[in-house]
Amino acid sequence: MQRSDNTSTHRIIIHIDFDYFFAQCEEIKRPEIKDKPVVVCIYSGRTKESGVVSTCNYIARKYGVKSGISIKIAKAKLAQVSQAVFLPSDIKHYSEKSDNAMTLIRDFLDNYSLSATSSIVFQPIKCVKFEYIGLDECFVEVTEKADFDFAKAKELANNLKKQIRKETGLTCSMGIAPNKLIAKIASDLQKPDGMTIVEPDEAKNFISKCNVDKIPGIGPKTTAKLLEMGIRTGGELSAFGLFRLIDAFGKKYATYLYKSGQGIDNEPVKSRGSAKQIGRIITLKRDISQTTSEIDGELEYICKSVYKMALDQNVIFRNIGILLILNNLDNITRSKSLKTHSRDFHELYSSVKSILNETLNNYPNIKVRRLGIKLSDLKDNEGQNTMLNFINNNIINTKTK
DNA sequence: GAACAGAAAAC
DNA sequence: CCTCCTTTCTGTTC
Repeated sequence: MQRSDNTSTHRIIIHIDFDYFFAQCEEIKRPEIKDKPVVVCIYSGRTKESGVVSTCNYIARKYGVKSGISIKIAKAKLAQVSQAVFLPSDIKHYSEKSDNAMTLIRDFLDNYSLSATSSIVFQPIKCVKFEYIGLDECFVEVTEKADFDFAKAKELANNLKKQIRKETGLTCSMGIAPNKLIAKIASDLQKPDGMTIVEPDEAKNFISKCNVDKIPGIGPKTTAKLLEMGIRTGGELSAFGLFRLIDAFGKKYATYLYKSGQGIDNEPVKSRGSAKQIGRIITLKRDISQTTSEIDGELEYICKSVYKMALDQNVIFRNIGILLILNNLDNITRSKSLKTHSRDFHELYSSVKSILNETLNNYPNIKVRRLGIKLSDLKDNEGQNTMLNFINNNIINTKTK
């Protein structure tokens, strides 16, 4: 598939997805739970058991436990299983584990030489592109590393998999394909510890048989809408025709859908830029309707927590917003821009308070269940004022015990 | 073109 | 009766 002028006719992209990540981290940390159902929970703090399942291992999945269901229901499903393990999520630990694995992936690829060529010239090609998606997920492009050859990419991927397993204990699932769209769908097909390869000439056929809800960017709403239009698969999606899709979805999204249905995706694997917004959301102990001193503590807590994130990432902010999730699960967002970028905690805190007050006054009848704040329009803090950061950080740390 | 709100998606 | 974090897009208004 390589042309004589040395330009490629295709890319080779691997999507790497660590299996049942949070729960697997816990299994590695304490091997004695490995053959029991393991459920990692996010406790909301509202009542003792309120919250949802974040991730669970495959043993727990056999009993119908899965991400997103309430802890209460998960416990009911595992009621007969005396050995079931419920753990609070330890994001810090998972982040470290993720960092290690991601670093390992980069290093491995930077130094990787195919056995066939390495004995002749040892010259690692530093041409691997890496894209971080989330704690448990990334893309890498290995087109040149694998010499445009999917068989070589498969060998590389298997070596990488072994290495990840050896160094971190983690298993992962991989999809190897000519673009990110198909690589991502493919990695999900054989789990856990699986590998699925879709070569360029299979791409169109592969996607034509996929259900539309497997396509990234198509969620529940769009799936339902497509179903009403009689579209269930990628093939039916592109057969529907670009123009009629535009009528239903607008030009931009329709074009994405139409191309996806044919397995076409030219998005490059690119390293992630800095965050565009940072935020935090909490569940209140009790629903509130008016501003009451009852939530002062919580308000201060999330403001500090988000402010600390800004300090950690060394950014200053101009836009400050709140998010209210009501007892009926409707959301309201309100935000305001400051005159200039700020790095001042009290400006943040008083802005949040005034936006919140104003909003609650405008909706006297709502019941707020969860409260979030976010900072956006972020800017790099130019590096200076490190001392001031230090002092601010200390204020935050000492105030929040 | 900026500012803001909301929807949708994915994690 | 149910978490949390972030991105991107769209529509509206000024």
